Amino acid sequence: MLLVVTGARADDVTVRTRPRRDQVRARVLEAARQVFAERGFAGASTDQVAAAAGFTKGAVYSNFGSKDELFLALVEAEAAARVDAVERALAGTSDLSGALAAVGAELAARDPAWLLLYLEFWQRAVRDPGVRAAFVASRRDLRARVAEVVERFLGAHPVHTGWDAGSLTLVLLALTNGLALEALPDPQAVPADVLPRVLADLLDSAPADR
Amino acid sequence: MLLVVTGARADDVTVRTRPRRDQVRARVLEAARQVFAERGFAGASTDQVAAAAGFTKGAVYSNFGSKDELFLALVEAEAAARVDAVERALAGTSDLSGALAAVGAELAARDPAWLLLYLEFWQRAVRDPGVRAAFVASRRDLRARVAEVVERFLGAHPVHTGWDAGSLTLVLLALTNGLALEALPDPQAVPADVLPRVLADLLDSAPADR
DNA sequence: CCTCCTCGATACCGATACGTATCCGATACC
DNA sequence: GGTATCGGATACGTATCGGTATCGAGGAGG
Repeated sequence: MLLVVTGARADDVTVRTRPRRDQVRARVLEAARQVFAERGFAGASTDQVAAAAGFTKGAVYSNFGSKDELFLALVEAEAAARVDAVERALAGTSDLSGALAAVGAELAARDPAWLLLYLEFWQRAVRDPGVRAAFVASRRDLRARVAEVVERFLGAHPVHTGWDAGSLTLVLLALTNGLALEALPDPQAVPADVLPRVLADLLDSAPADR
Repeated sequence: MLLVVTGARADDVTVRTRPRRDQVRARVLEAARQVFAERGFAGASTDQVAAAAGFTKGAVYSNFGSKDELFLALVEAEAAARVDAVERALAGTSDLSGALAAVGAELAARDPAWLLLYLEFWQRAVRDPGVRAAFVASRRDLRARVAEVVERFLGAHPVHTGWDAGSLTLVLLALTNGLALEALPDPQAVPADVLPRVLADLLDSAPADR
């Protein structure tokens, strides 16, 4: 059914009738991402995930030990992908508002399905102590990376604020998620300029030059 | 198994062997609140809800048409209870920081299970357009009630700010939820004074007397 | 005290879930 | 090119789900 061209050399046109194992795994993970976001973890079945990936349940259980194991693998892959995305978005920027907006956009709202999926992780972490440890570690890592960038900006730019980088990062993340929480079911409830206005206020909260 | 004393007068000690219908309904709702928060809507079964209430599934389906109907009845009851709680918390206060703190405390974090349950509602609203309408209406009502109180404070207190009551309410709600989202799996990640500090900054954002 | 009727308990059904045993075709190696 | 192995497809087993039909206890009215 699916034909994939492979081979050691680019002009080797050996016709494969079966995708490679790592490709199967990647496609199952991507399908799980979509299906879990769409229907929730408990509401989605492994059959649905397999079908969305173009396989059957056998392929899922050949690559993952259980539905939970699939979920945890998805968590790790997503966390890694998001950290990468944040760092990439912040790599080349050097102006404050642009960078903060880029981080905010990168951290939420960009993909509506993301918040659904993230909250699925979050719920599992709150309910299952085993999952919680991994979640908290990953979340702290994310906050630390963002805080590092914020710190750099606070040092490099002429803003005088009473806020330290860590607290500012926390507010940024919380506000982004909180606003997305209001906006996703009711988009017109959240004006686009609320987040930058709050940030502007916070960065002018101490004896400033302006 | 369960004995309840009833009667038209207080000293009527007729021994009932069966709770009244509205009592059954109330106990099922309370059980649903706990079980849905603990295991999620899809992860909880009607049998578990019934058992937690001290009944069997027959009692649930005798009082609610379906699992979805039970869920929606729970949503309405919770929303009404929360609106009442907010209004009660704000009824007698007249100082700004105290009232905002009271609202914030009332809106989240008070009951850890609440955020779980609220997000369950939220997920359903995002995924199901039918549920979304009711959710959005209830949420707008809550925002409007809080905004009314905020408005009253902005008029009565000597704070000069560039913020209107509606936007300020939105930020308050978003920040409260966003911070709770970080705090619930990792309590030490959120210092207690972050929320009041942000609010203080926002209320000093325009030409102020201080 | 007796009878009617409400309503929760019980038993059950079809659907569907996760997980597994087995099969068989493609791949890779000799 | 023959062959052993890998891995996804197929079929099934067992459990549990939401929902329903029926039963029978118990409360209220006469």
